[in-house]
Amino acid sequence: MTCDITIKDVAKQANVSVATVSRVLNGLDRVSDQTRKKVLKVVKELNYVPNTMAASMITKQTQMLAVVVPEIENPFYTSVIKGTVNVAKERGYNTFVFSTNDSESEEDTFFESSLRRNVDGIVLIGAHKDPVFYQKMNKPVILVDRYIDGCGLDGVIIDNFGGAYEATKYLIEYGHRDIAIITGPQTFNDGTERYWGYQQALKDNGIELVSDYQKHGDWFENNGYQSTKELMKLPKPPTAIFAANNLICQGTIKALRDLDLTIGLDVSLVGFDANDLAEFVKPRVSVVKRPTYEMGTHAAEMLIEKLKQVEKNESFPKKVTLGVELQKFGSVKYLG
Amino acid sequence: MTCDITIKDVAKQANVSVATVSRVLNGLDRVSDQTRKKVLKVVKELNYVPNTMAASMITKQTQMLAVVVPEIENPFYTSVIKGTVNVAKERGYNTFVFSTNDSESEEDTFFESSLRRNVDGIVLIGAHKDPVFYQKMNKPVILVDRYIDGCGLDGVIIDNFGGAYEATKYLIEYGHRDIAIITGPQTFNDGTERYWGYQQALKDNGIELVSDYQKHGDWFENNGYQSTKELMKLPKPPTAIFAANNLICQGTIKALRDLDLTIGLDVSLVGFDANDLAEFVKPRVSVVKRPTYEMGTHAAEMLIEKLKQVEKNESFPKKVTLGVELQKFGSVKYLG
DNA sequence: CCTTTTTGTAAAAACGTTTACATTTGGATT
DNA sequence: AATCCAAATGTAAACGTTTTTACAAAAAGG
Repeated sequence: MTCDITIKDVAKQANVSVATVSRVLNGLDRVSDQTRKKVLKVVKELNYVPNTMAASMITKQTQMLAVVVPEIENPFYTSVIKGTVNVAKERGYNTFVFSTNDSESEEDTFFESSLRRNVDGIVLIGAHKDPVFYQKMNKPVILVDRYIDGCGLDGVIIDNFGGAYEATKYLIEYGHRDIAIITGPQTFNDGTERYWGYQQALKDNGIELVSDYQKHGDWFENNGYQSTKELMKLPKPPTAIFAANNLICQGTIKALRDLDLTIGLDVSLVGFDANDLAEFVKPRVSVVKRPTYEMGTHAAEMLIEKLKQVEKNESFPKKVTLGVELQKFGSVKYLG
Repeated sequence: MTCDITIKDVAKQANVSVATVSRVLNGLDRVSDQTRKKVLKVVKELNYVPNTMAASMITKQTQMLAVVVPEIENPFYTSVIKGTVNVAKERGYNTFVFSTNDSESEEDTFFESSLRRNVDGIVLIGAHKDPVFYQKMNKPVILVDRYIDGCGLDGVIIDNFGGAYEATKYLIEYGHRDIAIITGPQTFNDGTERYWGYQQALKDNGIELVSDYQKHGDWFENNGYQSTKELMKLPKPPTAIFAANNLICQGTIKALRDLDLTIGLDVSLVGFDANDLAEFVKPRVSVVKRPTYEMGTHAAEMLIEKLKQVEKNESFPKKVTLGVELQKFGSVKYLG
């Protein structure tokens, strides 16, 4: 188990040329059975482990991927990472994991190091907002979750609009009119589409938008917590809240608990994306569930597929939208 | 932002030799200010990005680390990963993240690929049990959380014994005698030391061990859930439970909720390691908190420090034990 | 003004592979 | 037995760097 043994040592020991050893190991060219066995025996004896880097210099392929997420401690991203890493492993790729803290400059430093390292491709949940940034990508990239229109890249996203629309419609069907939304910044499609879905559902049912009921903050728990408290302090508080991501939903659940308000009784709640608390509290909180792991696997598969296409047949960008599922539990009160 | 520009292109464009360009970029040898500026200008103009791999072939350093964990979706491990990755990034290293599913064979395949890729060092939460496996490591390795005695490697662990002892003592001081433990396998020090701590605290206080009160399963939530239900079904159920990791604790909380038992009233509970549910429920669950992020940073720092020591001055293995903190909340009833 | 030292730069050899091309081998066909 | 062809193997040039060696030019010292 040492790595200071090179292909030359194997060649010498086996009385063949390095080319032959290489051929045996990569199995591309024909080698006689006799020499194959002889070489493999020596490889085993010496515990020879090929140096991937040296090979990469020739082949121009590193068999390395990168997956870039805003925050490695958010379970949603971890799930995407796991999906990507697993598929990559299956296909013989190793994966770098980067966490950008949703900062453009940290993402920039990542891109430089991924360039230096010649990663073959990137699964990216990007921090950059400008399509121009994405246009000048010189490597295969699959965007996940966030998609920048006009960037020219492939992407795997989910049906944010549909999920939010269904969630809101569900509240309306249960008789709610005063429906609040707590959501993140309107920077990316995740924010905008969920907000649109909410808006559209209200419009389609003839419910007027109330600006006090719309809380646009960040995507973190504290936004959910504070916004919920503010909402419930209003002269006429909403009867239902749509929490537009996992952390916000957790914040809302905590705030309602601290306000001594019972979910599904005093206030109705629907979340977006699964989370520990939503599953724990009684009644369990209804959520729009999205296929997080599958987003990761799908992206990895698309990426590796793309790598195989020798020709860069500049096809049109492919955007895959995965469906979501509204899971109904007891957190929504029927107002009749 | 292309990577097909090599040091030769820069050299040609700047009318210097490749050696000079290399010297400018690495800043080791002396270069006149004039040529330095000239070269840097061309570097910028051409958007030259050095190829790390080619450099690695010479320097024998890849500036790549690996961090290996059993399960990337467990928040404890994610926190360790984050610590390691952040320190690595600061020091100019990129980090591979591997998840082994706690399987020895998956760990083996990882080791081979890390060998092929010539990672400089490894932060490892290992799946292997046999010290012999660790003894034949040919790369700098820092073990985290789990430490195999006699493996000859450096490690960063926490005070499992002390934490478990304190937790149990705390329960005893509050008047409890019938104290159960739900813990994982006794394969590694994490399991054994926590169990010993529990045992010792009982012994030191003259409390006899009851085998029915000791649940040894795996480290997952379902073990906590099922074991709790079994415990509470006993003719004489325990008055207090020590849940020996984060997931088990979550399982216990859920089981008690489903059994309609109130924490801190019907049953007392202390957990090991923070978790969402312990922080959420009222009363909040007391836990032994461990410095997860710091375990990652500390390990990375030790590793990088080790890499700097040119001489492999085969010193004795260094085992660092980080302290834990018992955080007391309302989950333990005072029995007087 | 000549010698010695310092400074800046270039040339070339490595690093461990892959691969295009060249050569050898051996069996089949004349 | 001579010839040919395919299969098997060897040779050597790449890949993009770093680093050692060498050498010229400039600076310093007598």
